[in-house]
Amino acid sequence: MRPTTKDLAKAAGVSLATVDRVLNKRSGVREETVNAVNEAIQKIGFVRNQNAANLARGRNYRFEFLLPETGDDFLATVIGRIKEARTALRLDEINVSYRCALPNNPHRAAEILAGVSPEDSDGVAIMAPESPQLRDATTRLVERGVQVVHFISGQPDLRPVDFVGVDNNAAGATAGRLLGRFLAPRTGKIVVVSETMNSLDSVERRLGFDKVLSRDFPNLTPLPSLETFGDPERTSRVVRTSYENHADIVGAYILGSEARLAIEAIRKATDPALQVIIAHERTRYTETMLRERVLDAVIAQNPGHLVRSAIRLLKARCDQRQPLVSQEQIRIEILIEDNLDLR
Amino acid sequence: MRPTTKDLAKAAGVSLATVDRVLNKRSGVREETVNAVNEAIQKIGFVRNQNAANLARGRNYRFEFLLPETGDDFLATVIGRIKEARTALRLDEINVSYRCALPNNPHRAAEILAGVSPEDSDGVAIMAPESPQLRDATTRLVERGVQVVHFISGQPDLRPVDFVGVDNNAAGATAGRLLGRFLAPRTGKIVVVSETMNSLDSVERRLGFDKVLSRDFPNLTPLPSLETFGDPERTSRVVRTSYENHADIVGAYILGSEARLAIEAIRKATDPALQVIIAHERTRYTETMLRERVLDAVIAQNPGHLVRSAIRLLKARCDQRQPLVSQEQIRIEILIEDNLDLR
DNA sequence: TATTACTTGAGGTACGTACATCAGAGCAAG
DNA sequence: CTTGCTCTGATGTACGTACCTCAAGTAATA
Repeated sequence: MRPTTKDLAKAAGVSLATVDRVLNKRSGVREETVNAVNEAIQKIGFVRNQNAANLARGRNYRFEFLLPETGDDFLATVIGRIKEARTALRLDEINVSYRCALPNNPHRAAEILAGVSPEDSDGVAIMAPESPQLRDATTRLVERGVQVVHFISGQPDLRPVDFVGVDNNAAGATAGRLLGRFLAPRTGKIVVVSETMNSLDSVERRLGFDKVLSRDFPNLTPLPSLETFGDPERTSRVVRTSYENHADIVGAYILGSEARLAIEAIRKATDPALQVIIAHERTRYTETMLRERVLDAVIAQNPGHLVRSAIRLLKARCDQRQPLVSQEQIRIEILIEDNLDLR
Repeated sequence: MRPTTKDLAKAAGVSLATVDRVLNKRSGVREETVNAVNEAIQKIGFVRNQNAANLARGRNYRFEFLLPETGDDFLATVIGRIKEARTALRLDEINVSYRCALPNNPHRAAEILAGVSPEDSDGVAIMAPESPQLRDATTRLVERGVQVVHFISGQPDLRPVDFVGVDNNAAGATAGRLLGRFLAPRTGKIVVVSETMNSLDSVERRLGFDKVLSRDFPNLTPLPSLETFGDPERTSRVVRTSYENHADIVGAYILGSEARLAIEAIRKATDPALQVIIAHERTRYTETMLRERVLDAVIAQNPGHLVRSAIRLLKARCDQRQPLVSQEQIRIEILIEDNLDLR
């Protein structure tokens, strides 16, 4: 059997009350005694039964996803998974909620974060582009005792806050290699379309993409990134101009998580069957495009996994437990028409 | 707050004792009263607090993985993940164990299953090729009150036993399409190597592979499957003979989860850099081969996910809960050198 | 020495559920 | 009316932990 607090009390030679004081960091215990208890914890391998503790405490976890104010199909999918997790986890006394509240403006986004208090939330998952303002706001949030993970976009290596998402550099490299291999041995230019290049995510993808192309596929020349800014007409125009100016465009890489605008512009400008086109994120739209062979591959991250991983990390932090690292690594998925359907 | 058994008693107009009798299916309650309680459960949306119940009952779950007697690198990886899950889940009173016990012979494997009793195990995950003997043994296991899932290999649509693994037909199709696209526009023959074609898994992969090639890549002709039977010399010989007999072999598809023998044979017979080679399952060996560009892609299923999914399904069955379907779908992963490293 | 502060132990109640025991109600058969 | 049976309620203990109160101990200070 697993040792209980009683066993611990016996092993440490103190009473249950003292064990309780130490475990829950209450005051009024000599340092010496604290050490004795901690040593006993090591010695007998005591681990608190979190379920029993939560039961006694009547605890429930409140986790909130702070998402961008406006979003695309991918965000909608993420929200769907959040709702799913919400219903599934209610039985475990975990309340999951979300708010599409974060504006693009980093100052105003930071203000939203400033409004989050440990009274309302045990932890938040923040989906927002990296910025100094957000970084500061995050630090203050953590100081106030709210657990934080950065979600999908943001700074990967900003400890002690965890990052849930993929390495965008590697994602871009993956896209680059597939494009190169699908196109070989053809020669030509590659259109690169992004919603905006103002986000670190896009920049990193582009860097990874370019690196692979320049090193391993010198026959392919990526053009400067076209930005859509979410505007259909602008997108149509810049994409058409590109195809008009370069007769030897053989493929396209769509950087952002909103592929629709770019793809529709490309379809208007040229015959997609003669191009190799790669986009990011699985949505109903990209699925359809894969099936219709407009898209040749989609580089994706699993939204359900992202959501559950964020929640597990937040809970692990609340419980002061180590998460199972291998479970929380988000994979860069490659989707083609044949591995789209799940059993 | 979630309704408790007390709330349920009040709502049903009975005592706590009666509620307990109904919930735990004890005898001595009029059918009428049972119905009244069940209606109240629906009405107030009562769901048993499984943690509290387990605490009171002193319950712990015992799940066992029944694996093949002998195995390859992939099986070793799976075992590693089982051990990982074992340590992680001990805190949740879930005891995970494994036994490399199932021989190839279906009769003897069935005997092993016959030896599993609900006294020792709450649930087992069985990794064994589909056979009538095993199917019967599984049915009897379930009747004895042991939860069962089929693990990685076996029959996908054999209800009410769950299957944890990928659709091998789709996995083969995925391999076929990648091979075809990586090779385009070349023309030639494809070597197909398998450990044995006696397993349904291999057959299904081959079917999916052939279907894609014949429909979408008529320029590529897959050769009849070569079987290694785990014998290095035999493998060397048959592969070399293939390459000698067919000057126009441009690629290879390695069906099984043990790629080493086939790859080494191919390296001896020809220059792998001029071939497109696709194999299954991520192991340290296939990772290395991807990095060295001997392999062009690996079709894989995530062993950690497989293991955890099997455990979650078994636990859900024990608790008579519905699992979260979207979480338990095992994806067909495509690995290339760029999406190999995880953050 | 008396007073005070700090440390510790002993014991209780609670969380939501399981499980056991006993008492009483209702009812039918003798 | 008694006996025996079935159904139900009341009550208690337990699981492992949290949190509270009170008493008693020790040591330092006035």
